[in-house]
Amino acid sequence: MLDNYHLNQLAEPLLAWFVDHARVLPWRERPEPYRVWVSEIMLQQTRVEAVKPYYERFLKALPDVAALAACPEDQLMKLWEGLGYYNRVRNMQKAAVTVTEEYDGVLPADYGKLLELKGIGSYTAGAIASIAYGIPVPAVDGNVLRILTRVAADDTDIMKQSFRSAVEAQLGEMMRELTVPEELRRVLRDENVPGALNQAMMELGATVCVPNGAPLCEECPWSKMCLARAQGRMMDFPVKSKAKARRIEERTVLVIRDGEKVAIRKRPKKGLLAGLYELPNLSGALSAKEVLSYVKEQQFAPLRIEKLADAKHIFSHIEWRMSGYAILVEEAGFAAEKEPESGNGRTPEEKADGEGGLIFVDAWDARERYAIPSAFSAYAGYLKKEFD
DNA sequence: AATGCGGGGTC
DNA sequence: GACCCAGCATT
Repeated sequence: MLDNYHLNQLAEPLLAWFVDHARVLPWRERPEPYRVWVSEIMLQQTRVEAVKPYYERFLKALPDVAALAACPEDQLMKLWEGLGYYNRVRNMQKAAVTVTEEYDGVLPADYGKLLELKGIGSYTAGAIASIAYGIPVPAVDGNVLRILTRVAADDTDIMKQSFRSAVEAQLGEMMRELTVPEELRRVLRDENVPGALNQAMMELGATVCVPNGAPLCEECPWSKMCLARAQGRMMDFPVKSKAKARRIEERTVLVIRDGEKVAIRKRPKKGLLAGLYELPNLSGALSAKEVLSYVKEQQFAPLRIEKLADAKHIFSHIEWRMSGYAILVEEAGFAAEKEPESGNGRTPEEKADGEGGLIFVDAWDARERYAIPSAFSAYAGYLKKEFD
């Protein structure tokens, strides 16, 4: 794709632009390996603005690899709550254990070794290697694919894995051969050319050659050599095959309350929203009668049932259409674990873990301590709200 | 090569 | 509504 370009021709104006236009971002202040790692995992399929409020909080709670490796699961999920793609943080923790055991707690300064770590693919390995260690390897993300297909007016489908690999190979070779004038190199942070170049490409994609709407070509350091612009076809690139349509699922969400306690449960270890907590919910749009039948099956004595508003939640591949019921149940010493502190000393989390059973928790505690995904936000308000 | 995996923003 | 986002793991 870039056959007609020398990287110097692209890199010099881009780096010069980046020196003046780089956003001030928390993870850019001190590009240490662990800080870069955390930022890159958070930024996967997630916008900068969405990551900001999470980043400092996460770093403060888990300031180094050892702290991440040792963090209890529920606290980890709570720190990630709302960011989505929860396997990202599970895999990062697995990798932290590996880094602790095999690399003495320091991320390896080696692209291939980074790539072997859980949750680190070619993009993230390239980002860490280049930004934290100055290694000349590319970090090809959606931004990079967009700006390069536009500047070269390349109509290859960027969803094809083979294209991404080809771009990585081509960019990698060019980066290894790249030379940057001394005066330009000196003004880059740590004189790190590979790190600056990768970040500059992403910055250009995020702020100028934007993904939605028309690109701001007047501000672009590549405008004079951009083939898409020359052809007036900026919006024709990148070419991207359509994603499969999402399926629709009907669900019935229950707010089962007993005085000040509410029933939640832990989701399975694998699959959608793995390991997070949720309000009990069932497949289908159930009637009040069917809900009462379920509640009784769970060994509760329902006193009152109230229909709640419908709600919708859109995942990338599923749409939940939810109907809700609030059920007041009689206090009883049987059924779900009502008294976490009593009994054999296991916490409700341990009892819930893997068993899929309901646990009764203090209604206020529920949102404070348990990671509950935003799919349930329409009903999370009922965790605190009283029945008239 | 295709699919599962979140949540929020923009147009 | 549709599209997109500093992707990766699994099959």
